[in-house]
Amino acid sequence: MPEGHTIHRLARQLDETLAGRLVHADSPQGRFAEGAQLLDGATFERADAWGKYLFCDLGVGEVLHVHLGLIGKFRRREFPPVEPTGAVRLRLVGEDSTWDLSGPTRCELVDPGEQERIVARLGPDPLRRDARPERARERLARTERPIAATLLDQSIVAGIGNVYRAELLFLCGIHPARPSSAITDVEFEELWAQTVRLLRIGERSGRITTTDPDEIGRPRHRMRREDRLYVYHREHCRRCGSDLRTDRIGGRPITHCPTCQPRRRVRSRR
DNA sequence: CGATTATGATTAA
DNA sequence: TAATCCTAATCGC
Repeated sequence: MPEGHTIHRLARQLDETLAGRLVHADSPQGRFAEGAQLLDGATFERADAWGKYLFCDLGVGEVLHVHLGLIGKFRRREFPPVEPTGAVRLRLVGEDSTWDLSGPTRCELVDPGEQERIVARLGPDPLRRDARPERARERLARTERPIAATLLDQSIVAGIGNVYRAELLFLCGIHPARPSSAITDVEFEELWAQTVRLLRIGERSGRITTTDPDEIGRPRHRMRREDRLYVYHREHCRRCGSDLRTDRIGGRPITHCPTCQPRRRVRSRR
Protein backbone atom coordinates (compact mmCIF):
# COMPACT_ATOMS: atom_id res chain seq x y z
CA MET A 1 0.00 0.00 0.00
CA PRO A 2 2.87 2.32 -0.53
CA GLU A 3 2.46 5.89 -1.66
CA GLY A 4 4.19 8.72 0.18
CA HIS A 5 1.78 8.68 3.10
CA THR A 6 2.68 5.06 3.88
CA ILE A 7 6.39 5.79 4.05
CA HIS A 8 6.01 8.85 6.26
CA ARG A 9 3.73 6.93 8.59
CA LEU A 10 6.24 4.12 8.68
CA ALA A 11 9.11 6.48 9.47
CA ARG A 12 7.16 7.92 12.35
CA GLN A 13 6.21 4.52 13.75
CA LEU A 14 9.75 3.20 13.42
CA ASP A 15 10.93 6.25 15.34
CA GLU A 16 8.32 5.78 18.03
CA THR A 17 9.14 2.15 18.58
CA LEU A 18 12.85 1.90 17.86
CA ALA A 19 14.58 5.27 18.22
CA GLY A 20 17.18 5.24 20.96
CA ARG A 21 16.89 1.46 21.34
CA LEU A 22 19.42 -1.26 20.80
CA VAL A 23 18.35 -3.25 17.77
CA HIS A 24 18.92 -6.79 16.65
CA ALA A 25 18.88 -7.25 12.92
CA ASP A 26 18.82 -10.33 10.77
CA SER A 27 17.69 -11.50 7.37
CA PRO A 28 15.54 -14.60 7.88
CA GLN A 29 15.18 -14.97 4.13
CA GLY A 30 18.93 -14.51 3.67
CA ARG A 31 18.99 -11.94 0.89
CA PHE A 32 20.20 -9.12 3.13
CA ALA A 33 22.39 -11.19 5.43
CA GLU A 34 25.49 -9.02 5.16
CA GLY A 35 23.66 -5.77 5.71
CA ALA A 36 21.70 -7.15 8.62
CA GLN A 37 24.89 -8.35 10.22
CA LEU A 38 26.29 -4.83 10.00
CA LEU A 39 23.20 -3.38 11.65
CA ASP A 40 22.89 -6.03 14.34
CA GLY A 41 23.60 -4.63 17.79
CA ALA A 42 23.44 -0.98 16.66
CA THR A 43 21.29 1.71 18.22
CA PHE A 44 18.46 2.93 16.05
CA GLU A 45 18.82 6.68 15.76
CA ARG A 46 16.18 7.93 13.37
CA ALA A 47 13.99 7.11 10.41
CA ASP A 48 13.24 9.68 7.74
CA ALA A 49 11.04 9.66 4.66
CA TRP A 50 11.53 11.54 1.39
CA GLY A 51 8.61 10.82 -0.87
CA LYS A 52 8.45 7.03 -1.14
CA TYR A 53 12.04 6.57 0.01
CA LEU A 54 12.82 5.55 3.57
CA PHE A 55 16.15 6.02 5.34
CA CYS A 56 17.05 4.60 8.73
CA ASP A 57 20.15 5.77 10.52
CA LEU A 58 21.56 3.26 12.98
CA GLY A 59 24.80 5.13 13.49
CA VAL A 60 26.98 2.66 11.64
CA GLY A 61 28.25 5.06 8.98
CA GLU A 62 26.09 3.76 6.19
CA VAL A 63 22.35 4.35 6.23
CA LEU A 64 19.66 1.75 5.61
CA HIS A 65 17.75 2.64 2.46
CA VAL A 66 14.41 0.96 1.87
CA HIS A 67 12.05 1.33 -1.04
CA LEU A 68 8.88 -0.76 -0.82
CA GLY A 69 8.07 -0.63 -4.52
CA LEU A 70 4.68 -1.99 -5.47
CA ILE A 71 4.37 -4.92 -3.14
CA GLY A 72 6.82 -4.32 -0.33
CA LYS A 73 5.68 -4.26 3.29
CA PHE A 74 7.36 -3.18 6.50
CA ARG A 75 5.10 -4.49 9.21
CA ARG A 76 5.11 -4.48 12.97
CA ARG A 77 5.02 -7.99 14.34
CA GLU A 78 4.56 -9.78 17.59
CA PHE A 79 7.06 -9.15 20.38
CA PRO A 80 8.89 -11.10 21.53
CA PRO A 81 9.42 -12.27 17.96
CA VAL A 82 8.25 -15.62 16.69
CA GLU A 83 9.45 -17.49 13.61
CA PRO A 84 8.48 -15.34 10.62
CA THR A 85 6.06 -16.61 8.02
CA GLY A 86 6.89 -15.93 4.40
CA ALA A 87 9.90 -14.16 2.93
CA VAL A 88 11.34 -11.65 5.37
CA ARG A 89 14.26 -9.72 3.93
CA LEU A 90 15.06 -7.86 7.11
CA ARG A 91 13.86 -8.18 10.67
CA LEU A 92 14.54 -5.48 13.23
CA VAL A 93 13.94 -6.35 16.84
CA GLY A 94 14.09 -3.54 19.37
CA GLU A 95 13.56 -3.67 23.10
CA ASP A 96 9.80 -3.99 22.82
CA SER A 97 8.91 -4.22 19.13
CA THR A 98 9.52 -6.36 16.06
CA TRP A 99 9.50 -5.15 12.44
CA ASP A 100 9.58 -7.33 9.32
CA LEU A 101 10.43 -6.08 5.86
CA SER A 102 9.28 -8.14 2.89
CA GLY A 103 9.20 -7.65 -0.84
CA PRO A 104 11.08 -4.34 -1.11
CA THR A 105 12.51 -3.23 -4.42
CA ARG A 106 15.44 -1.79 -2.48
CA CYS A 107 16.94 -2.72 0.81
CA GLU A 108 20.54 -1.65 1.01
CA LEU A 109 23.13 0.25 2.96
CA VAL A 110 24.17 3.51 1.35
CA ASP A 111 26.80 6.03 2.31
CA PRO A 112 25.66 9.56 3.11
CA GLY A 113 26.73 10.77 -0.33
CA GLU A 114 24.53 8.20 -2.03
CA GLN A 115 21.61 9.15 0.20
CA GLU A 116 22.12 12.75 -0.83
CA ARG A 117 22.09 11.79 -4.48
CA ILE A 118 18.85 9.89 -4.09
CA VAL A 119 17.17 12.78 -2.32
CA ALA A 120 18.54 15.28 -4.82
CA ARG A 121 16.70 13.52 -7.65
CA LEU A 122 13.36 14.00 -5.94
CA GLY A 123 10.90 16.83 -6.37
CA PRO A 124 9.32 18.58 -3.39
CA ASP A 125 7.60 16.23 -0.95
CA PRO A 126 4.19 17.59 0.09
CA LEU A 127 4.54 15.89 3.47
CA ARG A 128 7.75 17.71 4.36
CA ARG A 129 7.60 21.06 6.03
CA ASP A 130 10.51 22.37 3.97
CA ALA A 131 8.87 21.44 0.65
CA ARG A 132 9.20 24.06 -2.06
CA PRO A 133 6.19 23.65 -4.34
CA GLU A 134 7.47 26.35 -6.69
CA ARG A 135 10.06 23.81 -7.81
CA ALA A 136 7.28 21.57 -9.04
CA ARG A 137 5.42 24.50 -10.51
CA GLU A 138 8.43 25.44 -12.63
CA ARG A 139 8.91 21.91 -13.91
CA LEU A 140 5.28 21.59 -14.93
CA ALA A 141 5.34 24.89 -16.78
CA ARG A 142 8.20 23.65 -18.95
CA THR A 143 6.74 20.42 -20.26
CA GLU A 144 3.92 19.38 -22.55
CA ARG A 145 3.77 15.94 -20.96
CA PRO A 146 0.27 15.14 -19.68
CA ILE A 147 -0.34 16.17 -16.11
CA ALA A 148 -1.21 12.57 -15.24
CA ALA A 149 2.32 11.57 -16.26
CA THR A 150 4.16 14.37 -14.50
CA LEU A 151 2.28 13.80 -11.24
CA LEU A 152 3.74 10.29 -11.15
CA ASP A 153 7.24 11.54 -11.87
CA GLN A 154 9.01 11.50 -8.51
CA SER A 155 11.55 14.04 -9.70
CA ILE A 156 8.73 16.56 -10.05
CA VAL A 157 6.66 15.78 -6.96
CA ALA A 158 7.78 13.10 -4.50
CA GLY A 159 5.19 10.85 -2.92
CA ILE A 160 2.21 10.75 -5.27
CA GLY A 161 1.32 7.32 -6.63
CA ASN A 162 -1.29 5.87 -8.92
CA VAL A 163 -4.24 6.19 -6.54
CA TYR A 164 -3.57 9.73 -5.42
CA ARG A 165 -2.91 11.03 -8.92
CA ALA A 166 -6.29 9.82 -10.16
CA GLU A 167 -8.10 11.17 -7.13
CA LEU A 168 -6.27 14.50 -7.17
CA LEU A 169 -7.06 15.16 -10.81
CA PHE A 170 -10.67 14.30 -10.15
CA LEU A 171 -10.92 16.61 -7.14
CA CYS A 172 -9.34 19.44 -9.09
CA GLY A 173 -11.48 18.80 -12.17
CA ILE A 174 -8.48 18.38 -14.43
CA HIS A 175 -8.41 16.04 -17.42
CA PRO A 176 -5.48 13.61 -17.12
CA ALA A 177 -4.25 14.31 -20.64
CA ARG A 178 -4.01 18.07 -20.17
CA PRO A 179 -0.47 19.25 -20.97
CA SER A 180 1.33 20.12 -17.74
CA SER A 181 2.24 23.49 -19.20
CA ALA A 182 -1.45 24.33 -19.51
CA ILE A 183 -2.04 24.04 -15.78
CA THR A 184 -2.82 27.52 -14.49
CA ASP A 185 -1.36 29.05 -11.35
CA VAL A 186 -4.72 28.79 -9.64
CA GLU A 187 -5.04 25.13 -10.60
CA PHE A 188 -1.55 24.41 -9.37
CA GLU A 189 -2.28 26.06 -6.04
CA GLU A 190 -5.30 23.88 -5.59
CA LEU A 191 -3.51 20.76 -6.79
CA TRP A 192 -0.72 21.28 -4.28
CA ALA A 193 -3.07 22.12 -1.42
CA GLN A 194 -5.16 19.03 -2.09
CA THR A 195 -2.06 16.88 -2.31
CA VAL A 196 -0.87 18.08 1.08
CA ARG A 197 -4.31 17.63 2.58
CA LEU A 198 -4.91 14.14 1.23
CA LEU A 199 -1.44 12.81 1.96
CA ARG A 200 -1.76 14.05 5.54
CA ILE A 201 -5.06 12.28 5.96
CA GLY A 202 -3.45 9.15 4.53
CA GLU A 203 -0.46 9.44 6.84
CA ARG A 204 -2.64 9.83 9.90
CA SER A 205 -5.04 7.03 9.11
CA GLY A 206 -2.81 4.61 7.24
CA ARG A 207 -5.17 4.38 4.30
CA ILE A 208 -6.10 6.45 1.31
CA THR A 209 -9.37 8.29 1.72
CA THR A 210 -10.21 11.15 -0.61
CA THR A 211 -13.98 11.39 -0.32
CA ASP A 212 -15.75 13.95 1.84
CA PRO A 213 -17.26 12.56 5.04
CA ASP A 214 -20.23 14.94 4.64
CA GLU A 215 -20.83 13.65 1.14
CA ILE A 216 -20.67 10.03 2.29
CA GLY A 217 -22.60 10.61 5.47
CA ARG A 218 -20.26 8.99 7.94
CA PRO A 219 -16.92 9.80 9.53
CA ARG A 220 -13.83 9.10 7.50
CA HIS A 221 -12.57 6.31 9.71
CA ARG A 222 -15.88 4.51 9.48
CA MET A 223 -16.37 4.70 5.73
CA ARG A 224 -16.80 1.47 3.85
CA ARG A 225 -13.92 0.58 1.58
CA GLU A 226 -15.92 1.33 -1.57
CA ASP A 227 -16.80 4.81 -0.31
CA ARG A 228 -13.25 6.07 0.20
CA LEU A 229 -12.38 6.99 -3.38
CA TYR A 230 -13.97 8.99 -6.18
CA VAL A 231 -12.64 7.31 -9.32
CA TYR A 232 -9.82 4.85 -8.69
CA HIS A 233 -10.95 1.31 -9.54
CA ARG A 234 -14.50 2.50 -10.08
CA GLU A 235 -16.87 2.20 -13.02
CA HIS A 236 -19.14 5.16 -12.47
CA CYS A 237 -18.52 8.63 -11.16
CA ARG A 238 -19.48 8.97 -7.52
CA ARG A 239 -20.45 12.60 -8.14
CA CYS A 240 -22.45 12.52 -11.36
CA GLY A 241 -22.86 8.86 -12.29
CA SER A 242 -21.13 9.15 -15.68
CA ASP A 243 -19.31 6.14 -17.07
CA LEU A 244 -15.69 6.55 -16.07
CA ARG A 245 -12.96 6.17 -18.61
CA THR A 246 -9.61 4.50 -18.10
CA ASP A 247 -6.54 5.37 -20.17
CA ARG A 248 -2.91 4.46 -19.94
CA ILE A 249 -0.83 7.56 -19.20
CA GLY A 250 2.70 7.61 -17.90
CA GLY A 251 2.80 3.85 -18.30
CA ARG A 252 -0.05 3.13 -15.88
CA PRO A 253 -3.81 3.14 -15.98
CA ILE A 254 -5.67 6.21 -14.84
CA THR A 255 -9.42 6.56 -14.55
CA HIS A 256 -11.26 9.86 -14.93
CA CYS A 257 -14.76 11.23 -15.24
CA PRO A 258 -15.39 12.81 -18.68
CA THR A 259 -18.04 15.05 -17.16
CA CYS A 260 -16.29 16.28 -14.00
CA GLN A 261 -12.89 16.44 -15.72
CA PRO A 262 -13.58 17.86 -19.18
CA ARG A 263 -10.71 18.06 -21.64
CA ARG A 264 -11.39 21.76 -22.11
CA ARG A 265 -12.30 23.85 -19.16
CA VAL A 266 -15.96 24.64 -19.05
CA ARG A 267 -16.48 28.33 -19.61
CA SER A 268 -17.74 29.68 -16.35
CA ARG A 269 -21.16 31.25 -16.60
CA ARG A 270 -21.42 34.92 -15.83
C1' DC B 1 -3.33 -25.36 -7.66
C1' DG B 2 -2.18 -22.10 -11.17
C1' DA B 3 -3.23 -17.46 -12.79
C1' DT B 4 -3.93 -12.86 -11.73
C1' DT B 5 -3.31 -8.72 -9.49
C1' DA B 6 -1.26 -4.74 -6.82
C1' DT B 7 -0.99 2.12 -4.07
C1' DG B 8 6.62 1.19 -7.94
C1' DA B 9 10.71 2.01 -10.37
C1' DT B 10 14.76 0.70 -13.03
C1' DT B 11 16.88 -1.15 -17.05
C1' DA B 12 17.03 -2.49 -21.69
C1' DA B 13 15.50 -1.94 -26.31
C1' DT C 1 7.32 0.86 -24.49
C1' DA C 2 8.46 -3.73 -22.58
C1' DA C 3 10.65 -6.66 -19.51
C1' DT C 4 11.99 -7.34 -15.04
C1' DC C 5 12.14 -7.60 -9.99
C1' DC C 6 9.89 -8.63 -5.39
C1' DT C 7 5.61 -11.07 -2.36
C1' DA C 8 1.06 -12.50 -0.92
C1' DA C 9 -3.81 -12.28 -1.27
C1' DT C 10 -7.51 -13.51 -4.12
C1' DC C 11 -9.96 -15.73 -7.76
C1' DG C 12 -11.22 -19.21 -11.07
C1' DC C 13 -11.02 -24.12 -12.30
